[in-house]
Amino acid sequence: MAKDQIRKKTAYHHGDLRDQLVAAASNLIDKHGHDGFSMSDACRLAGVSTAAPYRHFASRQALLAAVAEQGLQRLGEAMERAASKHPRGTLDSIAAVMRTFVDFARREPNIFRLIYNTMTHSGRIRELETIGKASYGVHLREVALYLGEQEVNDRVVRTIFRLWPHVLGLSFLAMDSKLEDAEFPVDLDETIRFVAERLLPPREAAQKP
Amino acid sequence: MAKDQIRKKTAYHHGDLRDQLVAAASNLIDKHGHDGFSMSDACRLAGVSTAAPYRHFASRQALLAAVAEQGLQRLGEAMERAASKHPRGTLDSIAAVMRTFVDFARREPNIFRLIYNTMTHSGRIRELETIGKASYGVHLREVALYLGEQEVNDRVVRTIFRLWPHVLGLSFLAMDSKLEDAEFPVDLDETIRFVAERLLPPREAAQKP
DNA sequence: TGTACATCAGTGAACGCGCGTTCACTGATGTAC
DNA sequence: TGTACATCAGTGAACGCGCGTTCACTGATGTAC
Repeated sequence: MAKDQIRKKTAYHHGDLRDQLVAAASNLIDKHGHDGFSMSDACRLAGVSTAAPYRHFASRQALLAAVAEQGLQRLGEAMERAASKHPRGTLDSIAAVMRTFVDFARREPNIFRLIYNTMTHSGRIRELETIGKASYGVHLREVALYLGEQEVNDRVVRTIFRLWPHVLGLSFLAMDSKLEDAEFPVDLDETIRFVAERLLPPREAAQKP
Repeated sequence: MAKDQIRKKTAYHHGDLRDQLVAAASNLIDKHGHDGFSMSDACRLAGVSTAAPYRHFASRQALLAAVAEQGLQRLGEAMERAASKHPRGTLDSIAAVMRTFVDFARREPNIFRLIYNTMTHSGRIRELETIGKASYGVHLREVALYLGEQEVNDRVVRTIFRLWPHVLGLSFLAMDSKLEDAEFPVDLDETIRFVAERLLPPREAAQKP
């Protein structure tokens, strides 16, 4: 209450309404999905009139995009963190990156869905694409290193496209709790490991002389 | 025009409005996605007043479910047809089923998405689940046969869960034209073949004595 | 075969709803002299 | 340090919109005698 009071005192121009709106929207979407989200709800939650967001966002769509951006940023950082816990360009680092991606989908299904939908159906949003490339880049880099390639070439992409659908599929299954709820539950780590081992060429062969 | 005339003549009670509405909705969703679909549009397309659907469907959601059912039915039949062109329980039949699934997602992305969303987010819809099990069953059966198992047991499910995420992931990529548009386009058949060969145990080893 | 009546499958107008967005406004803040 | 003024970041009320759905209705069809 005291805190609220203080917030209230400095509230009229608090200067971080933008962030607060993104946070509020993120919360609501996390709980109710992006269909169950409305501008009005976000305003209510941020304690602000319904017109206020339009100082900071051109439209509802723009606010959603900001939420997606922030989520994707978090995902990318998590992937980077996961990779950094292992020697670079190894089965371990690749599996860790894959695992992190799937975990994100499971932990924040609605945000994951929002990111996915925003990236694929809202026309080009430059910021989102930039961040997307950065996080996807972690995976690209690890695989390129594994293969002993200096750049992302045909060979790297072909390899990625054998691994990536699996990660995406697992993510969608995880998102809808299809992994735990299955008749015979799936061990994520084991599955990812198995798949990565089988779909990547053996390391010795992979590394060019 | 003559045809229209005839249709008009018998139109007041034409007896197949239900089917016509499903067809209209299916068309609209195919074109504009299930967000861009409205009851009113479907009525307009079917040439009927906005109240008419409520003779046949309890709600918009029920009409959507019917569209999903019909789509899933088609998908299941296509999978069955694809499997039947090869000896049962072989790499060929399994790859054909996988391919058919991905192709459906590519050919009818919006219907595919509708099916997926309806199945995972609309609570239990018994009819849809039944049809879903039937089509998913084709894949289960082929893999069980491949493994020489008489029933769908732990071993079959574990194997499926190595293959299925890949199919799902490819479908989502295909749905959003990520396969053709990629910098280095993906050969679907080759990818599926590669993955199935690597993720299934070799046939001789797979078949129990 | 003709008539009376019940039922079925549509019509057309209207509804309330919540939404995203806009408007004229006002209170708070920053800046120049 | 104090005052005048411009600008910024909110308010609160209102808007038009299209939607899903409901209502009382009516025309077409099927059935019993």
